[in-house]
Amino acid sequence: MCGRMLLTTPVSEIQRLFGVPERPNLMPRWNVAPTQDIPVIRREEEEGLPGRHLALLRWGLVPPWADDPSIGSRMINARGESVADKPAFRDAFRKRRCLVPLDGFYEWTSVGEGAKPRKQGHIIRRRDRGLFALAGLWECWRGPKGAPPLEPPLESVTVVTTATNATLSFLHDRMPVVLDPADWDAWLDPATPLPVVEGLIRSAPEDWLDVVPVGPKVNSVRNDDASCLDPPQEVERAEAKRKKADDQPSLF
DNA sequence: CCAGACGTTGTT
DNA sequence: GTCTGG
DNA sequence: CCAGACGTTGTT
DNA sequence: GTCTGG
Repeated sequence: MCGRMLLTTPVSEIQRLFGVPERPNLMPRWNVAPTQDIPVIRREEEEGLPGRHLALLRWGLVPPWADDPSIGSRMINARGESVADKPAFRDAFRKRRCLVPLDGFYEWTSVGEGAKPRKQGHIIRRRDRGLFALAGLWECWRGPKGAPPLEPPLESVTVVTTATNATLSFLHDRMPVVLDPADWDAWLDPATPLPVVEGLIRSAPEDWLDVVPVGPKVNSVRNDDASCLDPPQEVERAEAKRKKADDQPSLF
């Protein structure tokens, strides 16, 4: 779950909503895939920079001890129930939490049986279609041990998951952790007591998000334009039919 | 002790 | 079937 | 997450 | 780097 994202809000709006000084050039994205760079909001006290900052990190966390960064493509999510203990995530959970801003994420269902089940995509967004933030963890990889340190190091990010909610349960039994804006500071602050942080890992209230089916374009990462949100053929046909019926002059 | 894994999802 | 790349 | 590759040798 | 399995 949560393996593809929508991020079309202009960077100026991200800058304003999260209160960051950076404003890199970000193209609108309808189909953000793992291994690609995504903007995150984080604290950078260790670099001596107070406050929140926006940085571009690779989606798919590469732990510092990795010999090969390709492990990141299997670390796109981190189970919230175990992030505090798992060697791959524990340090990041304690000291490197971040926000992942987005306009929506995609989930799929398998339709049909046998040899070729069809993949039916869905876009999950806020009901008001506004920007929101997922709970993320980030790490820094300086290359395989024994080799000279990579310059610059590879910074990467993963999205924390939790149990699904009533809105999304027909899609999956897991969902990403959607943070209430009131909790953004607590999630980002490395000084927040861990029990408090763990308390933020919970499924979203069911009235925050909704689900709309989309056509097959989003299935392929090669497609990254507004047509990824086009309705599937069935919905489009039903819509055309309804419209046609509406256009008919009333019989009465 | 050393060697080898270290992760998630979905599906069976 | 399983892994990798995007 | 899905799509697409999954291998070697030799030659260009 | 740290934990698990043998």
